[in-house]
Amino acid sequence: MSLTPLDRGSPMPLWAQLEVELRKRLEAGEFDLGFPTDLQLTTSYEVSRHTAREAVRQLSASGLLTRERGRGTVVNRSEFEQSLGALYSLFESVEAAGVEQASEVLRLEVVTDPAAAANLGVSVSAKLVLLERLRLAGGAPLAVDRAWLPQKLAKPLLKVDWSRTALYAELADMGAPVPNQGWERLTPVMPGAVDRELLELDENEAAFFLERQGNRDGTPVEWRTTVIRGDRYRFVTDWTTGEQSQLRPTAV
Amino acid sequence: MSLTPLDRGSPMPLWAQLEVELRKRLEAGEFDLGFPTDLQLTTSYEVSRHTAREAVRQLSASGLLTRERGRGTVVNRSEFEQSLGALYSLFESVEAAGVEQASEVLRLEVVTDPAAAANLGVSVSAKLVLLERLRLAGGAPLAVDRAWLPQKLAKPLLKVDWSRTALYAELADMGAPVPNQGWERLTPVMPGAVDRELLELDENEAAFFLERQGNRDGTPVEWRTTVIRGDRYRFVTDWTTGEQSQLRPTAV
DNA sequence: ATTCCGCTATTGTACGTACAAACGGAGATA
DNA sequence: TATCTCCGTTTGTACGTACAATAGCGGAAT
Repeated sequence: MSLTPLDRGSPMPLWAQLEVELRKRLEAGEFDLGFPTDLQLTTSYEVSRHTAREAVRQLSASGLLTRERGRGTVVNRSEFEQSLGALYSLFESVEAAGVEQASEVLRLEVVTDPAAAANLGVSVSAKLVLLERLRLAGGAPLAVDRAWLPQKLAKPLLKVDWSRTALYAELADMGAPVPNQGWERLTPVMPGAVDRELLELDENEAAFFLERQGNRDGTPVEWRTTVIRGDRYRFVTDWTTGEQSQLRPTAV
Repeated sequence: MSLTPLDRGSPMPLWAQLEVELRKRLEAGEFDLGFPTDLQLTTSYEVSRHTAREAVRQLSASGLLTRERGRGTVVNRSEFEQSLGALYSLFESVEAAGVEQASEVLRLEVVTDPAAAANLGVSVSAKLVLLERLRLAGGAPLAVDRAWLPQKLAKPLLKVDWSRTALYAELADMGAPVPNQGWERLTPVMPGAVDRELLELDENEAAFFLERQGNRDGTPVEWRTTVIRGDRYRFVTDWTTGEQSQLRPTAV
């Protein structure tokens, strides 16, 4: 075990060095069966408990760790979810609201799509797995979701039953790379005829259009577009309690 | 000066007691001409510097304070803005992006509006000040903004030049109550004919619809609706750097 | 077998000290 | 007058110590 020693001459604070060090080891999954205690950190890195705690404090402030008095420190496996913005996972938002939901798979096949490939940042002729789903909440249509993934990463996904599963959870379960970088963008749109029919929207009813591109350590993992009914799914910010802006479905 | 002493027998940590104490005094505006230094806190509250710093750390984590080495602690006057979600002020977002902007006042008058009154939570026959503005960024129309405020609060606003001023800043300047509670909601819409013309939108182009209701200590201050061009104003979340979801205008 | 007690491990709180780094103003200097 | 240097103030970092509070485990007592 070659612990990278901390550089006491560096202008970077010791605790900050320790933080990046621990963050690395966290992402490498070294602590999946247990995070070191304060005492272990002080001895293995030869810093004071104060310094070790400052590093750990930063990590737990980022949501990567949860500490509990008497119990110890547990690694937050949903590191990724935590670090994302409010728009993270449509599936999870709906689930969190307690609305019964399901997915109807419209397409699941290998395709070539120049537009999606460009957004993924891969060759325009690259083969992609396209997963197209109609999402239902409370029995009524909520969103149309289309995800393109590079074929080599997504091949095992072709056999999965998608009707009740979140994409990222499934990726994680089968060891496929889950995005830890990327961006997403939300715009209003007039849905096309196909989507309008799927979502059972009247003419002249607008919808949200959510685009997302996700990378894993720099390599593209998914490109996704989602058309969401605006009347049933709203972005609500309640700052009475000082809460963060949040995405949540309205009551049906 | 009767400093509320801290209760050392309480199960609540000393630093937490100190935090709420300082937060109270902050909101009362006691520190507008200077926040006490670590040393002053330790002596006046008779705690260690460690404890005082823990309290201050919490406050600055909430965005109420900004500390700087060598300089001291400054009160963040925009406490309100900080505590809000990402959608806070359209004006400020555009300004932050460095886009040249202006407002064209379409209406500024005293009205009665049952719908707005209901949303404000006041009598449906109450007189309200309606401020309707077309917001321009980079010379092109960006949004149509309509704000209703109770007449008694907003009377002096009738004389203000609104072409370049943010509503909240103006409220604060004249001592009128600035909201510290409320909620906002974002949905997609097909703009009506009037708004479509104002925003120079083609038919079938959707837009964001932002509603906001703001209170000051429980009493309603404003009800506001904003129709925003979706093609020029987008909600972008970039989590490459772990940044929060942010609202910012796209480059024109 | 079950309950209860107490021990240990671990994090939280709170105190202390010392020095480093950075800002800003006072005073010296050109 | 303008600029530079020095020094005090203030926050940041880092060390130390001690005890409290809590969770979980094992052993004792019923």
